[in-house]
Amino acid sequence: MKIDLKLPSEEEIRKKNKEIVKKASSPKRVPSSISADKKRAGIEKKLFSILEELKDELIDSEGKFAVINDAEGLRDYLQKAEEAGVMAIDTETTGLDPMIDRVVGLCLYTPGERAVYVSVNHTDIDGNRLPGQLEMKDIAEALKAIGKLKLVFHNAKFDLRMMKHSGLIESYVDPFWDTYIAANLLNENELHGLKVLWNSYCNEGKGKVAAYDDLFEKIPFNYIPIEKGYIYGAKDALMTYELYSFQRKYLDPESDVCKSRNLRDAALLYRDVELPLIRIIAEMEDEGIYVDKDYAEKLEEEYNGKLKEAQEGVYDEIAKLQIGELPEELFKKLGNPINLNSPTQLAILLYDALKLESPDRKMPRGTGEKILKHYIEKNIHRDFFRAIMEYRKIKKLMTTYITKIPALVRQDTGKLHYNFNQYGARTGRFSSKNPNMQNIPAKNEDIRKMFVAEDGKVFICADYSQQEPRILAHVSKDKNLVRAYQEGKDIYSWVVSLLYGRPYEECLEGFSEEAAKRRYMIKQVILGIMYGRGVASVAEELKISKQEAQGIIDLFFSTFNSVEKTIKDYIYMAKTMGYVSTVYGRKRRLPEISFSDYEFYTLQGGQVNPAVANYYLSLLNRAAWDEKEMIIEQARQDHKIRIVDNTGIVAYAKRQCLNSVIQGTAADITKRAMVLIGNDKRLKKLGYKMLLQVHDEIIGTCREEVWEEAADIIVELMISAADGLIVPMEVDTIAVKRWYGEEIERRGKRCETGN
DNA sequence: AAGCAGAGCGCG
DNA sequence: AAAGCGCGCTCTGCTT
Repeated sequence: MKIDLKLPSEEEIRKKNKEIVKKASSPKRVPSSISADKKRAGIEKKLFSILEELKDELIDSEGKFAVINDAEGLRDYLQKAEEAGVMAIDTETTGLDPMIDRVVGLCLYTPGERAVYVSVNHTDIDGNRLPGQLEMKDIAEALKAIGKLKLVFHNAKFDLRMMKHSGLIESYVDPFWDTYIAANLLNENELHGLKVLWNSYCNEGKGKVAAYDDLFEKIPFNYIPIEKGYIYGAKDALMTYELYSFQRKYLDPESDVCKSRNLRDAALLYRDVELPLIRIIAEMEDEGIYVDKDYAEKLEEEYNGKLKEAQEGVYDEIAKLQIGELPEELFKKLGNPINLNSPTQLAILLYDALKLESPDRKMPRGTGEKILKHYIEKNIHRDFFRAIMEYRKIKKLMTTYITKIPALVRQDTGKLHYNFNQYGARTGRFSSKNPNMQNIPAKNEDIRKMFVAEDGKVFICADYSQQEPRILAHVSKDKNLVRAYQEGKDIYSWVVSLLYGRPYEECLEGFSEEAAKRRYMIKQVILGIMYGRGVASVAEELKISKQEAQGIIDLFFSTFNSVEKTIKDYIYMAKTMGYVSTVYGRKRRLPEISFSDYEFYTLQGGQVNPAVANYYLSLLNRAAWDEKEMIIEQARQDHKIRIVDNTGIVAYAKRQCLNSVIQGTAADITKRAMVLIGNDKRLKKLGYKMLLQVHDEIIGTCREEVWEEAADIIVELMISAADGLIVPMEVDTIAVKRWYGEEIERRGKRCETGN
């Protein structure tokens, strides 16, 4: 029986969602009744002073900008843009969430015309839409021509989603250019804000352009009067176009500049992968994922109990400890009761009250997992440290996932709409936020079960099996590694077999305990090599001596010598060219690799006598690592010399060489697969929708009856995305009703599961 | 009240 | 010695 027939208005839902997101992102509560009036007064006051301050800033002295406030004007402008062939477009909005906020104005620029501003949703201080603006439907009508234009954006996904959710466009278009993505491809080592980039590359001494927050602080754009705001807005479109004009020569595969700078492959990657991905990711975020709220509530209750128990457990153990006397000031810093979430307070307990000594000289007052485990192994306050670890584990799950994720679910769609950043990592990898869907616990079954497929549908989880080690095999071209993959062997067992001269079958995980152990150790060594891990670190991980670790690594490199050579080649490439490239041409610039190990300055920053510098240089090169600090201090005392130690930075850059190529190539491949999947007609027909990307894994959803068919296509596409590799790729797929749920069997045979 | 760095920890 | 690569989130403790 329905009782409440009154549906919330769009405005109410918007408000409610905003509150939910705010609450979820900052636990601090603001009494809402008082805050509304206060906030309004605050905005009014701020706005007044800002506009006063910006009197000189927002003046269109050269008549470069204009406002469009009638439908015909907008149609004309778009017509001109169609003739010109390209148009920069940018939106001003009430905020940063496309599903909550709305477009306030459209900023357009096409060469040969003035940059223009179309006001869409400017309001008075009470939120009432101001008169004199185009009707929404007229703008939407005019924008139907948008498909015919080559559109240039700065972060197209944001503007496209904003326009769609504000009702300005019906469906997404592929951008012609995205200066944000292009900037990442051209230099991943800088900030990628429009103003910052424009200031660096397009500003010819015209004075710096300020970013939004510097001008308007936190005032939403709808409150900015149109007659001031239009200048800021229109300028954005102009700047976007000018940035595009600067960038295009580098990423046009036909241009000479592009070719001479070895950017041709990067340009193809940009055109054929990165740009087509934008619309696909926008659709993915719109789709979102369902969260089982009832289940989540039960989970929260359950874990609340566990958390309390764990907390009491810790306090019980603290009570049993023999705590020494503490100096007054330290005792003050210690809360009563001690805050278990505070590393500082915990450190006082460990290192001042209990007088322990950290096993890690780098972190003399650390309280991290490694240090705790060390004490547990040594049977020092074992139960106390175990209790702390247990508490932390539950606390983490609770705060980051169990309470947070249901709170982020939208009222209007009933789903969670995460945010993927297509160029989140400098290697080209994705990142995800609000929430981060790429670090949802994988071993803890409870949490992933919160995510459920729609009624009648299933999730298809498709992951590359050993994506990165296969790429290592490809880039090193190592005969043995390549052959192992071509013959479908278990790579780690195969390596063990070669290293120790034992039959392959006897090195498989299930053959013996010894085989399993060796396989595990080699797996860690290979992963370590891909991350540039050192001997000491491998030894620590495997709990063996440095000599033993060195032995295994030496054996690996002598048997698989092309791997060692590949590392050296990439380091050489980075040193001579300044960058390394992925298989598909994405670059990772590593200028730090060419830093001198040490720099010498006088205390005033001047030049140092070369003989003195050389004396200290040879001293430092011969020194053990714990002597360095002394030598540097001595130089300061005796010769008034400041020595900058860059060896750490250089070593870091060296480790990144191979890793960037492997991680970056993996990112390329997964992205290529996403484009193929997102554009596949057969999958579209089956109603398959992509939902998530977790680096080597693509998760989507479709009706249960067709999942095998969809999975077959996905496997085919994911494998073909790795075209050009000399090793085969393998993809495992499973279908589940919940993210971590019981697998749905394939008709006929049991489906394979990846590990 | 808001922003920031550091510690710690979740994932591939 | 930034001794293992790439991320984002939560919490503390401090600054503005």
